[in-house]
Amino acid sequence: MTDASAAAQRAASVPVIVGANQGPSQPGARPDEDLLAGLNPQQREAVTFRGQALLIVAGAGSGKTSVLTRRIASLLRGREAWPSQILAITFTNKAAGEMRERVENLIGDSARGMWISTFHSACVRILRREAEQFGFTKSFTIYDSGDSRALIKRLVKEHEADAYGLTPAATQSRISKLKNELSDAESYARSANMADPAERVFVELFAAYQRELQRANAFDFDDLIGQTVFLFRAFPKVADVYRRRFRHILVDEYQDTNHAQYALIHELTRPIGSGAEPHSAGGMMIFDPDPADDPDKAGASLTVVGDSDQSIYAFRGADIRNISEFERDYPGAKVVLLEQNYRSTQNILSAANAVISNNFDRKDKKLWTDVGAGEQIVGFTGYSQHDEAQFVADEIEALHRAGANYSEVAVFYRTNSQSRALEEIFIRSALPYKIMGGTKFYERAEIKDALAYLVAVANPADEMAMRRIINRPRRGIGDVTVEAISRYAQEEGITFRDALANSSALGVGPKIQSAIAHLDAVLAEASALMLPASGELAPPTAVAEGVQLLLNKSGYYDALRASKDAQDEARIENLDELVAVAREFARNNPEGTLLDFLTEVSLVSDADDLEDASGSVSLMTMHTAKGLEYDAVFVTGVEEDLIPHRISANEPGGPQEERRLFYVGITRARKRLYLSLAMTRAQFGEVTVAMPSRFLQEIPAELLTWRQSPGDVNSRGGTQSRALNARRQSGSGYGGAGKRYGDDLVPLPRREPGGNLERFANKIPAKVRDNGDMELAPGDRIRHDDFGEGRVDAVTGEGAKRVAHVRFDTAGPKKLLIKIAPIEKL
DNA sequence: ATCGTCGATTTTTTT
DNA sequence: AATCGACGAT
Repeated sequence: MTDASAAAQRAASVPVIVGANQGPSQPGARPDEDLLAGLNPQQREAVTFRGQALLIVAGAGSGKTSVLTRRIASLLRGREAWPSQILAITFTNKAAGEMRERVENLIGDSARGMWISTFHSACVRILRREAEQFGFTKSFTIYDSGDSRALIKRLVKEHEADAYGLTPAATQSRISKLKNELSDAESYARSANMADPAERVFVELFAAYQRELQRANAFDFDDLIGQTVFLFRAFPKVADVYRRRFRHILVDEYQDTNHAQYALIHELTRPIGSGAEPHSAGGMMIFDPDPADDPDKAGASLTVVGDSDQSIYAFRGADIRNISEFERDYPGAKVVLLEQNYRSTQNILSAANAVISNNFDRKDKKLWTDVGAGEQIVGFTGYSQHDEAQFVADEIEALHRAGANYSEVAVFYRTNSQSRALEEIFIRSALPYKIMGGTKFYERAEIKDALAYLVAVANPADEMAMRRIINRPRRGIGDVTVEAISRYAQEEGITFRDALANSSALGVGPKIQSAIAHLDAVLAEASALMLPASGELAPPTAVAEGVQLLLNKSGYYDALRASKDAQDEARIENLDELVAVAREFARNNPEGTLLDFLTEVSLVSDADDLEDASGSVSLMTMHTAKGLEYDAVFVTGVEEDLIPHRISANEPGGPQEERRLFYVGITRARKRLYLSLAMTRAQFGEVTVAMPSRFLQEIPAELLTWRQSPGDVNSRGGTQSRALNARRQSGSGYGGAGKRYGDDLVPLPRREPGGNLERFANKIPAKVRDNGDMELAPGDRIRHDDFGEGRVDAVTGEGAKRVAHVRFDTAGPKKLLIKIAPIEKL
């Protein structure tokens, strides 16, 4: 959905607040008094301040979205700005949609015409308009990371670069990092050590990649930003158009901007005319008078909102300095601090504060609230990830029975793969849930195929798309033929797409020739349908019909229908879904073109269209959770190697960023927070023993109640549990009083056979109890080191994950992981 | 050119 | 556990 149509749609159903369309402000009267209702002094300041630059340091839950929307509303209400003069940048499309809706709630329809979008969407709009300035056409394709990886993979192979340790993944990430720094192959080559052959090959790859993008008339995600900056710098006149237009620029989540995004904002906020080249006259350089002195040419006013404690995207180039050095970049900037939290209970905030305070080199900031302590944080340790998931499911059911709505509950995890176990248990428990993000609809192979067909129509220069579809469904066109076509196209100086029209000139067999000719005809027919001659307007349904035409006449549908593979049935359903999406798009955007549709599906992630998670529990990664809030939050997998993730644990700044991520997770909770972990976790088909996360011990013990502590589960005997309990009762964190463990230590004590209590290093202990393949059956009597004797009720699970359900004579029913539980058969 | 099998490799997070 | 790529058989 485009911004405009979304706006129109919502405007219809949104009540307009009284006072929205009053005339121009009268002197002395505040036109925006109602906008300030319920705000604290700092928030008011953030709404009403007027000046060139404003930094709002907004702690989690401090009402920053409210402040931002009211600030926009007050600019519009006071006639200080037309909607078209406002550019608001958010992190996700969903956030953009919400912001637009909230502004409209405040001032009604007059909000139309604002640009509220992500960096990427805004840049696409600019680039589509200006692409012809620098060697692209407006019908350029947007390559997502999968597309660019496919291209890089091909190039790596062609250059035999893997011999130099340049894997596709590594190459892609290096190129991306460089682009985020606005570096290109040429400038990188200047600073690189070209004596190193690996470096030379990399530079070559980088250059080749960029050449291919240009040839395909395509931008990758990073280019969308980087090339816009390039455009502004190379064509100051173009930049001035946008500088003149956007007088008020607001950027949310500023702590997660990378250098390219920073530069883009910088370009946009420069004084109008400032990019003009100094001209020389008679051998003397003449500089125009500083435009900043001219009020008509002053740069746009800039408002940024952020919280460096919530910076969690350094891995993709976010530069925390953008926010920490804002005052240096924009001298005279006003800084407003929002520390009062309106979201969570004090217990949750105290835990969050305690955790984040372990990050050094941060400005101390303490969230506070006046809503009271609230519930204790609940901890739980499962035997396995399934056990953990069961706890989560049971607890959610309990909350639900107590009156909670499922949609007010969320479950977070560090990695997408963790959602599996949760899903399995949720399905079994008949818990309604929805996974946000995760495996994306638009990343499914059949959807990518269908989109590639559309791209082939929209942007014939895109050889990647052509290569993708040329033998899908199978038409007997293999590598040899593809290369023949490619070579022919290069020789003739035409596109791959156009080469299809000359199938007889390729020197391939008649069967293949006719296959090529057929594909060519299908594409041509689709073009006629979706891209009518200039001046005419394609019917709104053209895209939906076009997809169907392509899938039908290309034989794609037929091939799936003929297949015996059960999965192919699901694929057909997915494709039907895509057609439905196209129809929906047409409804919302009667004038939407094929390009608009492709742009939307390239930039809108699944996490964005989470509209009606109503009635469902939300499952998502902690990254996805940023900016959201729920009454009850379950943070799962609070284990070493997960949070902090093992990969970042050894990277500079890694543990700190992971801590911020954990902090983000915690601060999403309004009333109830659950932290859970499992003692064992299966990965790569192997069961490994997991350790409690180092971050757990940073939470003061008095805030946390364990339903089942790590000691209860892991212990090799009662002494340890008691030791742990004793520590906890002593009151200062179960990491131990006054003693700080280094980041490389985990606080669980362990009793050695000799009887010494000692901490062990952050590694899986060399000796975990291993009962091997001890066989247990219902009815067997066993003895547990801690719980005494009991009788086995049932055994579930398989292999290393077998769990015994035991009813102990004194300790009651327990679930034990047979492989590692301190038990013996009697 | 296509299909099947084996073995390698994987999982960090996302616009 | 599951997916992907390489290789060999048809």
